[in-house]
Amino acid sequence: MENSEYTPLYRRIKHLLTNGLAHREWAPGEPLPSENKLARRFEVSIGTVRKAIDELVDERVVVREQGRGTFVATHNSSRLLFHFFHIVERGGSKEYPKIKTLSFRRGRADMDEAQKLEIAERAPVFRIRNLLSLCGRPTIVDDIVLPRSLVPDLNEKIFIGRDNTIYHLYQSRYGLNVLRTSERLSATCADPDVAKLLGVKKEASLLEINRIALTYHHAPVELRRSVVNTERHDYFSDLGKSPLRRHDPRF
Amino acid sequence: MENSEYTPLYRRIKHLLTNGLAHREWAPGEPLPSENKLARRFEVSIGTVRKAIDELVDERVVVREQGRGTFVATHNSSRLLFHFFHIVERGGSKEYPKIKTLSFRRGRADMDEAQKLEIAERAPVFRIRNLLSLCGRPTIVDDIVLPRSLVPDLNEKIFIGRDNTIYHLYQSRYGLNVLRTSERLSATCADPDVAKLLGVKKEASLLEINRIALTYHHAPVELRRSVVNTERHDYFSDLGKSPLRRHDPRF
DNA sequence: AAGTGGTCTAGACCACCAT
DNA sequence: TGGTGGTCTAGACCACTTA
Repeated sequence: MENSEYTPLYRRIKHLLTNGLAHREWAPGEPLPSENKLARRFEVSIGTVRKAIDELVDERVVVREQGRGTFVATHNSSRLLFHFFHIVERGGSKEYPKIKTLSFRRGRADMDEAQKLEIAERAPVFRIRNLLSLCGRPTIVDDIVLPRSLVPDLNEKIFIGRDNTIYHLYQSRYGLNVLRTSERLSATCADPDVAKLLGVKKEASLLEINRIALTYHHAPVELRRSVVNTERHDYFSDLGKSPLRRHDPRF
Repeated sequence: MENSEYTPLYRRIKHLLTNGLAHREWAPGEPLPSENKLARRFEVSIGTVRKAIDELVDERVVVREQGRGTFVATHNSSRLLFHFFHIVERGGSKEYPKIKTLSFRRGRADMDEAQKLEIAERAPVFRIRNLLSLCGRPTIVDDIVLPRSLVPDLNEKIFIGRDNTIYHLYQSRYGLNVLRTSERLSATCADPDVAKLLGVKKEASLLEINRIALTYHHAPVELRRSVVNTERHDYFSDLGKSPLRRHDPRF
């Protein structure tokens, strides 16, 4: 007899923790209860709690700090979640982009967008266009599609007046914690508008990135199409990964 | 006082296991000794051995099979290490490419190649060009640079006569186990040769992928430049990852 | 039935941080 | 000094494969 229904205890604990995070029982930046307290609360051993938290750490949902506690990951504190920006200078150095918002409009989701965002066709969305500069040169044009239902009171003033990253705004103001992105890359030709913004000639080769951003329980948050001038920059992808390990990772 | 020298026991065990793997004490496809035996051999508890193997599993160096044992990962068995091919049809389905070798030549590493492959400038290399077809259409041109010192007796007959993937050939014949790749993507224009091969017009926008393949202890194995026609295909990158977990990963 | 990996527990001790 | 996470141990029991 097969037992495909079985879920180990630590997975159920992880699920309970994820629910607590999704419902903001512990908000970004705040500490979770200590492993000891969680073990008593869920009536399991501390090792089982640790295994649940281990997976959340792998997924970058929480961050352990020895001697201090385990904290809900934030989108400001360090580039830890700056881990969502993959464009690097060909030389190698990573740089934080300067962002200029070119347009902020209200619109409706088309069929494809609705399907990807898991909302109704023609549901209200924001459409935002940003120009990102690296090394002082305009390099990326971002077109964002964001369901208005997720960010009810958002407006241009709030969006532009934010004092941090866009994902940090989603997180701090709307409790939307972007945890994961899925991206599809292709080569494209510059259309006249984009060519002008990036200072390249029409028909130049550009890199197109179609991203979907996801939060807890894999719920979609945002669609983003980025068009990148790769004359001086690359998209960097290090699969085989680096599961953020302590101590010397050469071993 | 800081203690930056400290390395936990399980990391040292992992290092010993990695050495055994690099020296083919256990060859690809073969089982490691059971966790029990390893614990006795290294005189540690089984939990410590498990933690060492856990990391090797995360890195896809070995594969656990409940009830059977822990096996050195291979490049044939299933698409597990087919996890190195990121081009997918825009529709979504993943397909194994048809490969045709266009040229197989001997040459010397230039400065840039030598630096990336960690070999001497002008060291002997193979230069191989392959044309990959998907959905019956030529879609990718691969240019491979491979140090001859790593694959001493390789020749065109062996290369073309292989009965499996290229990485499987490296692994089975030369003990070179490609574990990880690091890739940089950019947009490029088709040069006349490539345009002809891919059946696109000159100056068409194509996706360029520069990959370096690494083995144990991060030693470089191969350089590969892929040029992709992205009319019908995308490069798929799912960061947030999927650490190949057992049971229902929704939890 | 025997052997493997997978889960869960309980407890000791270490490293680090706050106070 | 007390509390936190990090490591290591020892042992029980479960799930799965092989024979």
